[in-house]
Amino acid sequence: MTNTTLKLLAQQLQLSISTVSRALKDHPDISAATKAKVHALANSLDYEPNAYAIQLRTQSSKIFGVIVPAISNLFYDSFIAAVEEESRKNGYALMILQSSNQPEIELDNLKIFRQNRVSGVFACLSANAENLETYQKMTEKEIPVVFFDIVPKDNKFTKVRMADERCAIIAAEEIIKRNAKKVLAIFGDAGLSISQKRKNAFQNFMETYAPKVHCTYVNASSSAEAEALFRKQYDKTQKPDTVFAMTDEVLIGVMKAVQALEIKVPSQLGVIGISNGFIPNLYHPKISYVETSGYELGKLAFVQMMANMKGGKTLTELTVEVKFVPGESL
Amino acid sequence: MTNTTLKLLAQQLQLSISTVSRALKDHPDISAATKAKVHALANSLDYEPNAYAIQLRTQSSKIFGVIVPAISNLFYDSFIAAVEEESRKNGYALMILQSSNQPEIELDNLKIFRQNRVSGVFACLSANAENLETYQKMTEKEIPVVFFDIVPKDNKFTKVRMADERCAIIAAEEIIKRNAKKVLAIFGDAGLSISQKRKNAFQNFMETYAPKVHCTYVNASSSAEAEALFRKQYDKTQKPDTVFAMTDEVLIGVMKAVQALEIKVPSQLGVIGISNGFIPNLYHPKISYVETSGYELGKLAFVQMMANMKGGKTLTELTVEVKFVPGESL
DNA sequence: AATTTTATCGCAATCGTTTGAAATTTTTTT
DNA sequence: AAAAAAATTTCAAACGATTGCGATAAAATT
Repeated sequence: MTNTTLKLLAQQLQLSISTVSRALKDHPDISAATKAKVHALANSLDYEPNAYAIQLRTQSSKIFGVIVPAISNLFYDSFIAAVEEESRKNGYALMILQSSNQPEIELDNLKIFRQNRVSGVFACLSANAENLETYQKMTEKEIPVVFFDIVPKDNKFTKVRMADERCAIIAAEEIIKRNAKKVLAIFGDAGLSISQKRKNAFQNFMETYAPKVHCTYVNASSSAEAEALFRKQYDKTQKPDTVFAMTDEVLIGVMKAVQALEIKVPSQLGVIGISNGFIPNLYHPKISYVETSGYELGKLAFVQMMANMKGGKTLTELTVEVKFVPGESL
Repeated sequence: MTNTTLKLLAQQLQLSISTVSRALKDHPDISAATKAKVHALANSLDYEPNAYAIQLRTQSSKIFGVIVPAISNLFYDSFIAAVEEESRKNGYALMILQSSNQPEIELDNLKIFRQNRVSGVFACLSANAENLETYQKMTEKEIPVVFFDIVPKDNKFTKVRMADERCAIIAAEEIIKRNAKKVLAIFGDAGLSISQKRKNAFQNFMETYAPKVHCTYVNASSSAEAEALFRKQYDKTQKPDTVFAMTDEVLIGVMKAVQALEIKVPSQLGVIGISNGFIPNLYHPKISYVETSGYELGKLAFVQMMANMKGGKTLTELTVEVKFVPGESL
């Protein structure tokens, strides 16, 4: 079954290809009668314009590339969902690839994007990679790149991210409000800059505004590690009365221990996390958390992308607002 | 910054476009010396073949379309991850769109796929839609469609899905093994055929092999509803000793109630679910579940797609195996 | 030395669409 | 009725790559 083309329509209607093309897009040059005929035949023959031909001719694809470490991730998927939604509204489609945190795959994927001449790329750096050179080249070739979540330090790139420091500070505020005496703060992988930032902000705030509160700071790069760390700390005679989980991963680990040890929340232990809300609401009582919405971030990223495409370079770093969502765990 | 093209390379090297093209793909007609020169320049100029031109010329895109109700879904994201992985290995990229369970959006998305002349489509029907006509047209135009998870009844389509009945039966077997006396079985949305299937299979099995076990069957279309239903049942004097949760959503609701009521698992209540494993492992003790792997399904779907593309029509319905994963909740 | 092979390379059409400019037809103006 | 203006349609050149076939040059065969 061969596809319907402009040529075919033109032949059947005894018209030129250009007339058919213009008729299909309501060009004022074409008479109403002709337009009607063309549309009629196009419909009955299920004409679908060939996106490749268009893109080749117009040198602009209606496709954005998205690259994330993993699609199956509570945070990224809502980001992707938001970007997809906005893209669709604006006539764009999404090409989504995952790097699996492997630099080579990330490069492969970027190559695919370039070969498909995507109009722009939304990128979350893979943990290990430092291949900014490739991204640099893309922006030079007028392919805007909007980084999100895990972004390069270099500020010649456009980035959107959560207000990481604010997250940590809001959590610290709430902890202080609740009169915590002994806090266990568990952060993510020590290698990630986001962990550093949040830890510094948190620690700084606590030391400034509540110097008497005893805080223990640790890092966990997995759920299991977080669980083990928590158990170890909770084994001591001087048990923490409050625990702060920087990520969902950490929270999951903590809550496993909490359930296993049958610790009463919030009476024996206050719990607060940073999350998009899905995990905290899985438990009873609901865990209080500082909300970081991948969805909101996606919306923001899209706006940035559009701005980038129109008005030259907007080399800014935008952050999306965060807010405290009270549960019953603190 | 203009993109590097074959023409540009040809000009700079004083060669014809065809020679450059052939050199780049190691055509035997071209001398080693020429090949070397061409490759050298292509590298230094960051030549990337224009995918549109290739696809236009060769009439074949290296892109698959994927359409799901929502990307941010514990099940679909692992399916997508698997398909993406296989696609990348085979030189394909993925175009992913979500229907949000809205038929119009689903149609829009299919149009985008057609316009991009995707090589094939992986589709999960949106709950409400019955637009099989469009899918029918696609298969007629030689665009293979592989349905997954929520598939059409019509068996002229290629579909892969979980062994739904088997899931329910395995769960029933385990429940019987554990000598349950009173079972509360909570299924998903009554409108979905998958709920029907699982319910029928479960009920059938129980009545045949354990007629003395008292079973209560209910449907819940949300987490909150499942929680409410469970609480209501657990309020009775004759409490269930075992609960079966057909979906993660149901399980989440049940577990909220379990935590709130401080029910001891498994001593006071046995719990078993059907899941890909993420949610069941969030709790302590770990919930036992029948594993339905979106990942495995994705792999299977991909194999089917490739088969479909090569050897004409393979109108089969394949199911992926499921297995019981013991936790400590039953 | 003339002829045939073989190794290299170029020509030109093609994929389906867009678009400036020219050509044609129709309508309006003088 | 002739000329000018407006409306409608067509021509033809792109966009960037692929590929069958023909052309040229070098090597091998008589």
